[in-house]
Amino acid sequence: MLVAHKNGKRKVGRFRDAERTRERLVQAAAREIYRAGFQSASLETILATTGVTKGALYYHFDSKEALGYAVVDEVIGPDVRLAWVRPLLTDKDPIDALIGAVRNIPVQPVIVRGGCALNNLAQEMSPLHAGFRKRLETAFNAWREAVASILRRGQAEGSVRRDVKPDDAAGLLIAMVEGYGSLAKNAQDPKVMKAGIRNIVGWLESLRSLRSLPSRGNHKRG
Amino acid sequence: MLVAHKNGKRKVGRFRDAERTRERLVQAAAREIYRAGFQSASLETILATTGVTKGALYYHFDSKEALGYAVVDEVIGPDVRLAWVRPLLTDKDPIDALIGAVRNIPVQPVIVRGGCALNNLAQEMSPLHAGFRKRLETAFNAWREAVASILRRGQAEGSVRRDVKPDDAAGLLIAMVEGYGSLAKNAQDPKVMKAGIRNIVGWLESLRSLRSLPSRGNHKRG
DNA sequence: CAACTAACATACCAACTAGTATGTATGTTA
DNA sequence: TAACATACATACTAGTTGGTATGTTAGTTG
Repeated sequence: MLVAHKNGKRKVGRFRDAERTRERLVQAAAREIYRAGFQSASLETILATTGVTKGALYYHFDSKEALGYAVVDEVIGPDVRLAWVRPLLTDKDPIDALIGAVRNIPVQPVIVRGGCALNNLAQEMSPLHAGFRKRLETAFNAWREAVASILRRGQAEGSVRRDVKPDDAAGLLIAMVEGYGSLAKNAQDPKVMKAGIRNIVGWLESLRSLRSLPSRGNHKRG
Repeated sequence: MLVAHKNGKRKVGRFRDAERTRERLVQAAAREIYRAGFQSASLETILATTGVTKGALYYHFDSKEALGYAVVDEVIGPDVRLAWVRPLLTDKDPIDALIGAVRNIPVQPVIVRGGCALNNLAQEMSPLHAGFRKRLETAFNAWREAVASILRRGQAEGSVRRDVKPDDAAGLLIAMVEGYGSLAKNAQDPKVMKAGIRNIVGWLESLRSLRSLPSRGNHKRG
């Protein structure tokens, strides 16, 4: 009654907020999929960890697949944009910005051991399921385009070498990041990732134009 | 009777050769694990494709895990050595040898779409199962050591830049290879892998010492 | 020939899977 | 207040999973 049309929500219902239930399911599914992969992720586990019942789950999602799509669209995709797209929408020196993003790669043991959620799911599902593949490809493309775009700006401004092909370099950067992520995940050791970050940063430094090099001595660390 | 102690085999048995049955299981398991991952690989599928029965499977292997170990030790490990260790045990110029190995990465659609068997399994199992992780790490280490070793020789001979750290460069090479493999698998497109190979080759060229560059104009292709 | 073993084959099982059918409490709406 | 929709809860099912218990047969060995 009193709560009827409070706070813009159209949806009404029972005692608890339905949006919250859905969101909790998506978050729990993201964790379980991250842990075990999509195929091995158990709905029962997701329900047990959330306390949500199967009826509620299938009220919000048509299938396990639909829940997986929500994880990609609402968790993994946004996370990629947060780590690799937004930080590159900046006025800073392009190479500095890229180095910053690379240095921002998480190296906490629990994350290194679990790997990159985007890569994990892409590796598992791309050959098996076109729906997942396309959604994940969208995230990869946004990532690559963000990197390529800032490299193009660097070339226009003269701080990035002319012989660098932005699209190729962007792909190579992503390959390095995901590749080192794989090695570190296999080793289960943050040191591997830290060494990888140093090497990637070294490679990024090599993309600076010769003109831009002498004028700037204030790189955070070689 | 006649066949009693023919050809060094000690094991005897029924009408069919038991070693063959075991080998067929391992090969079929390798294919099924490559297709679906270890957790989702179905023993029933493996049995169906081989025509072997469950009794025979559990005569040769104690568990699904034991069958998986056999796949790593007898298929994936040897394949890595064949592609990345043996070709680098050569007298050829180190960078040329590495470029040759990179150019030898398979780019057939079916393989690009399926990805690297070593990486697939490592990604899936490393955080979940220490037994798999260690066995796969052995393969990665052999790979990295083979690359680092030939780079060290290159430095000793003067054809590889002094400032290259062989272990770091070897890790970076593997990260690039696996990273591009991941991107190509997600894209399900051999063109991505081919572009990756070109970029990796370009990076390898950059490892040549300045001394060695002018004297050699006979690289296969830039 | 008899005892024995390697190499299976068949039938079965408990646990778990995604998914469904049905019931129900709570709030809105006419 | 009666009809109705939302947002669940409970109980169930058919199928699949890895694994096991128990036969069976061909070939070796004494």
